[in-house]
Amino acid sequence: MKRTTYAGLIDEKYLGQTVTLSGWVQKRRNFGDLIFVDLRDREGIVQLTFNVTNQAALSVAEEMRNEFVIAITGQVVSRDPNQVNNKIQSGAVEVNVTDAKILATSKTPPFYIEDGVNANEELKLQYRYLDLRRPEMQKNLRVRSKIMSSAIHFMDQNDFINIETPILAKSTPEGARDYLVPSRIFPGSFYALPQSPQLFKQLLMGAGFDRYFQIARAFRDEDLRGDRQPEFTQMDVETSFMSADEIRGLVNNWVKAMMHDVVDFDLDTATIPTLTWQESMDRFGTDKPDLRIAYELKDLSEVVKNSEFGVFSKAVNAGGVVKAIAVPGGADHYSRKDIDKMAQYIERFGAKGLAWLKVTDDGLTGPIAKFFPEGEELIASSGAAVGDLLLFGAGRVDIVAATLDYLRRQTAKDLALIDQENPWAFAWIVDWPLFEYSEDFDRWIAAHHPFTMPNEEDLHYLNEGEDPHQAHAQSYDLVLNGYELGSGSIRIHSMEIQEKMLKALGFTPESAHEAFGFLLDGMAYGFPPMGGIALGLDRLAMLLAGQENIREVIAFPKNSRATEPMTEAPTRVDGKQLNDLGLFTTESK
RNA sequence: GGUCGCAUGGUCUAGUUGGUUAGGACGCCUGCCUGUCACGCAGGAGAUCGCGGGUUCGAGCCCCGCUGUGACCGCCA
Repeated sequence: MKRTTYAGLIDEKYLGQTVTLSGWVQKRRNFGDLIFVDLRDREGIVQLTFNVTNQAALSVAEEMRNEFVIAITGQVVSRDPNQVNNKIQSGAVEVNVTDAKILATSKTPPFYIEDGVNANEELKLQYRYLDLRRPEMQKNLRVRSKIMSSAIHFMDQNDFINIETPILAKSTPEGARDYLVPSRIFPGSFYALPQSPQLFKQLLMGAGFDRYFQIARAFRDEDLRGDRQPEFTQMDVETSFMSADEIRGLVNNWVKAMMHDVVDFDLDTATIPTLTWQESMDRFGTDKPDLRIAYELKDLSEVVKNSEFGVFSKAVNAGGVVKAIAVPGGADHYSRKDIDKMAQYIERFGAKGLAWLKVTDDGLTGPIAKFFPEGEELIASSGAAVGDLLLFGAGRVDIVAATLDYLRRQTAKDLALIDQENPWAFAWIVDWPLFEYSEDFDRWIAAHHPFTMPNEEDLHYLNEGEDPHQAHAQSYDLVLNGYELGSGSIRIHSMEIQEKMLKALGFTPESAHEAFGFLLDGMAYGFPPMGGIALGLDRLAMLLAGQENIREVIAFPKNSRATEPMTEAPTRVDGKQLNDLGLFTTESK
């Protein structure tokens, strides 16, 4: 029995035809001398009917159970109008089976194979091959596949050259923790899995390829999140002789093509706003703002710095800020108890409490309303309207930002204030700080990476005695709906600037050479101006598939503890393997 | 590294003030059924209540520790 088409494709076009189908039993409904079987394959479901006119097939159907693999031959017939099932694509027809065969039996699956299944995550990952049978997961991975083919097509059309770079690479300082691979031939030495192909792609520009593209796997040994896995896929691009503006234009075209190919959306790239990093932090409290939410953070420091409410006045006088969001319609939606819960939640950001006011017809109400008898200025400055809930953050700038960013996103979710008219809110965030201070290392570290080109006018900040905090970079992030989709920059292509940069980061000439000597050596041989970007394929696929966790678009993901419940990786290895590698572990078990 | 939550038949869950025959739904098995599509009807099997310790006459429930797991903070150039 050779399959002639997919079950999910059967519809009126096939009426009267004899078809052979293969797939899984989704559901059997047994009426004795009449049995219905829903047959599922990757394209969908079609109903099979078995009855006494084909006793042999009926007998086979009696043996069928959920998730058995079967092959059938039968005739596509129309259903009575009152028996049409509008829930499935093929619902107007069904297949009268004349011949049936069970190709594989199945144990009862640990969870039912259907969308919206409510099994716990661990179980679904342990039986990932069953979870992946769900139509939703099939769709998710096909979205991902489409993104890849769209990207490859676009890059090919734009004369990019697809080049692979090593997975067994060199450990470099800076950045995330490396995954290490021990060398057998050099005991005690290690390869590192790349955190990104960053240095290789710069060297490819040095080699003159001019336009490089790769769908590359990257590895970072850091703790996981819903949008973060230890290995992830980057759509990695690097170009020579292009300005930051030109690169963003290229990415705009790329993303436009992708949105068209994958979700059939006509993206008007002219409407994508470009914000400076500072502006984004000021207005949204984050470097990856969700622009589908209309309300923003308003700085009220000046309005409240002399107020009777000590929390506010002290915060401003101590060099902090007081900011607020006006949540439209929040006054009626949130109870005192809800707000207490929010206040407790934001403690994790370092907030000490949550001041709030409700804007009513009679002015401001709430526990701190008495401090603001003349509320007009507060209302005007915060942009609040009657019915709004004002939520305040007071204190250190970074804590206020993190708190109000969270509250803005959470309240928008609670009140359905995420703009559905504008489902894909892209934004460019530019002009990033070049450095940030690391408490851990007690020194300045690269905010993006050590190869990011400073703004021309900021080059002097690399000199000793200057304030590195002032320097900004020629870097840019692409943001979509509150997620960082990709990050890129113009790179340093002159050895002099690169050496200065490394010095500012605390490298000595010797340590710099040990870590990045191959790059510095290369720059001595004429490297072109270059820049690029890497877009996170997993996050993009997650968003385009309408999912909230990156696991949903990865076939075999790790759980939040970076283990893989199906294969149980990572596992202990045989002592001989360790011996070969010259390793021993401190674990005694 | 830290914070908070969760763990009860195959699955999802209820379980009150500590005393229950540990309840339900789905699934599974058997039988009946020719128009179902969340089929129906009748019957049945299926639980060391995550693990270890403690309190108590008595623990699914209270306490401590552990394990697993989810979210978040730190971390993620």
